[in-house]
Amino acid sequence: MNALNAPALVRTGLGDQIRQVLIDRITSGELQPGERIVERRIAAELGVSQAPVREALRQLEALRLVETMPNRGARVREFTEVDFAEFFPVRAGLEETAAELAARHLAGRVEALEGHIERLATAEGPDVMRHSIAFHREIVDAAGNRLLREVWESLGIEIWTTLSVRRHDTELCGKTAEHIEIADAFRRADPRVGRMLHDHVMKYAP
Amino acid sequence: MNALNAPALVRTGLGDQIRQVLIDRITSGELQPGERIVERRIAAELGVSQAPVREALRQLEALRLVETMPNRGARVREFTEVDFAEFFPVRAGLEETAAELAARHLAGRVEALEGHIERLATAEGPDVMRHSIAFHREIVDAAGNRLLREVWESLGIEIWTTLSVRRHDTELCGKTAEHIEIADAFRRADPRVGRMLHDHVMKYAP
DNA sequence: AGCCGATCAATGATCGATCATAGTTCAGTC
DNA sequence: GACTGAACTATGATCGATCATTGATCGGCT
Repeated sequence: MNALNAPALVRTGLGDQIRQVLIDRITSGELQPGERIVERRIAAELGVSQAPVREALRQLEALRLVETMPNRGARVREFTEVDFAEFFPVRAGLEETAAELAARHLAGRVEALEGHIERLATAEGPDVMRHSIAFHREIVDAAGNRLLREVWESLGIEIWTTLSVRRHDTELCGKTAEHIEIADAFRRADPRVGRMLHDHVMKYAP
Repeated sequence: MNALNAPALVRTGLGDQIRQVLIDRITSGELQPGERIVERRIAAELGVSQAPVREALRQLEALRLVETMPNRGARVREFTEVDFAEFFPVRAGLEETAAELAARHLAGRVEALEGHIERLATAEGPDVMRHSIAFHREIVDAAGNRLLREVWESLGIEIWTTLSVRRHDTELCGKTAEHIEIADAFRRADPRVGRMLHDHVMKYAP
């Protein structure tokens, strides 16, 4: 049982908390690209031991926010144009696959997608990206392929999109029309929806 | 400088070695699906401490060979038909993307691919799969997208293909014709090569 | 100067021990 | 008997300390 307003508390381990601290520091620029991340220094600073910091670093490595060399530690990754250029084709390809798999689930059932579009229309600031990604995540979920979902999430969509938008001052607002088009394509089971979504994602690319 | 035959020795950490031990035990069936993997037990058995075992387990989790619950440890994953059914569409989608990106690199330069086809033709036993995967990896590499390559590798292609083939007694030998077709399509820059590769991969699906 | 080899400091990798949580057992109560 | 909750156990999570590798520093040699 649970109190109705119980915050469904996520008793998260230290590693996860430290990961979030480091993500914040990297995305905020407090940790500069190329800067070393010394396990013991972070541990001392946060009042924890080396172990959970190591664990957090492994997660950051999986997100490609840091790079590590064996026996030589981790440093904040230098985000190059190549990194951003590589990100979008992979994301686009995964979402194309997702769209194809999701097609039969979404045919005639695009309410959820339209809900995201509506919320996106009235959103401002960082919420724009959040809702936009929620729209795409809805499609990936609808594909009903958990592996695909995991792989897609493992790209670190939010973070890398944020980094890309910040770096390139990408326009984020003008894409509502395309979202509507895509939702429509799903509704009428248009076989081109996969390619449409692919091309849509690629428009965010630098 | 390097002695010519220096084995470019990979002084690998304990974690990586332990990972390999556990992979072997899982693929060989010594560790049965559902079986718990107790960190301290493995550590004692191998004469190491808990830390590198934990690290190995995290890697196995990324390969989806074990599943872990917070504070409750890891157990060998139950490989369901759903797992195998989900694997191939994702792999196929990634390789379709790879083929599209690789097209301009490979147009007229398919010697490497043909080399793999030749070696595959004379291979036997487990080498068949190894060479077949090398053919596909060559394409993924030719895409020139490191992220795509990492994501593709992160699927655990070798392991999951092995598991699938073993489970379903999939025929592996008869695909040489398709490999030749695909190499030809690359040579003449056929725009359908992406879809061809996609469909080819899906033929391995159960 | 430029090239070695020894020494040293920094720090990742690993260890052994402890803390905290989840599941189990079992006595007590109704 | 079924439920409750307090021990108890197993074990993941975390800790503090040590081992081992790396890159830097320095002196001697040519």
